[in-house]
Amino acid sequence: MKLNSRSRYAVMALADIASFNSQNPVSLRDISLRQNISLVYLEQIFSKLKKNNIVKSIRGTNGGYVLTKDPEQIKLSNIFSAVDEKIKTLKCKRESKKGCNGKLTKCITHNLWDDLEIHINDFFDKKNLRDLLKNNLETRI
Amino acid sequence: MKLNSRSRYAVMALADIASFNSQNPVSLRDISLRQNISLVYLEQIFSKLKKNNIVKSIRGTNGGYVLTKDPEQIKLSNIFSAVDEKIKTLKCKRESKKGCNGKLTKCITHNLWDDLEIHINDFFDKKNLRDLLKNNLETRI
DNA sequence: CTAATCTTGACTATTTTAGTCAGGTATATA
DNA sequence: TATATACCTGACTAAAATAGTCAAGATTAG
Repeated sequence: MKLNSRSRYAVMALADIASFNSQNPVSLRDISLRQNISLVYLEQIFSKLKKNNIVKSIRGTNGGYVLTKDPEQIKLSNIFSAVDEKIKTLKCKRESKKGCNGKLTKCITHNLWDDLEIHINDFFDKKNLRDLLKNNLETRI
Repeated sequence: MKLNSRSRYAVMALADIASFNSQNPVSLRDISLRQNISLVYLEQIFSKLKKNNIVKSIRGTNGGYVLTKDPEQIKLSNIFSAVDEKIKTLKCKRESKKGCNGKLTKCITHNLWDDLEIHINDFFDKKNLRDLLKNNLETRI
């Protein structure tokens, strides 16, 4: 059970932008250097973040990305769903009240995974970008 | 972010055994049929469960596996660590107070992942095999 | 004009996952 | 004691996911 790097990088990069708290666009190149993430990989990730309206882009020299909203309005769950991180604990579908594993009933652990999923999603729904910055002021690069 | 099938199967299989609440060993063949899990895969999984002292085996005809403890003493976290499911949200090490991503400081999201990890581990530490059975009596196969 | 920057899509190496396969060993019971 | 039932082990593999790279553009500030 682990988060993929796309999600981690997305959060790191957005937190990086947010930490400047300015209207000026932040370039991926700068983020790449500061956070030690491959530039080309960042480009891929930001294309998704843009499609999902979490950032907007400014092209050309001195261009870069800016957040579309205040940091406290950007929930981690938004970020994750934007970069395709799926919080899925089940193979069987949640909606299907029965019928896991080709049987007619729910699999024995169905409710457990459901519980966990709700748990985790709650957690990420409550955390926003601003929370991250608050907690990391001292250790910030 | 998802659980692997080894973990799910391990929990399902152990819950299956626990549900009989008897001293008689339960054979993998039976579990395989009831839970619809490949027999050979179960063997692989149970070898790990045995090494970690969660089940013991009885060989020969009418053999099988029995739990080494009461279902309420078998926590899900025990099962997961036995089958190598790692609840890891970080690439960087928790112990290293600093030094993620080749930098001298912790990465900006370090504390967040730490939090989440603790969250999830808590959840699995509180749930035991008996809890599963309680919740699933009605939907049991 | 040109350098900095975003944009897009295809490609790829590596790792993980979810198993299978083949060949054992042990033991209850007929 | 033969045999069927079960556990036991290690190597193997196909498919998917992961974590990127590569190549070729399109925009725009200065």
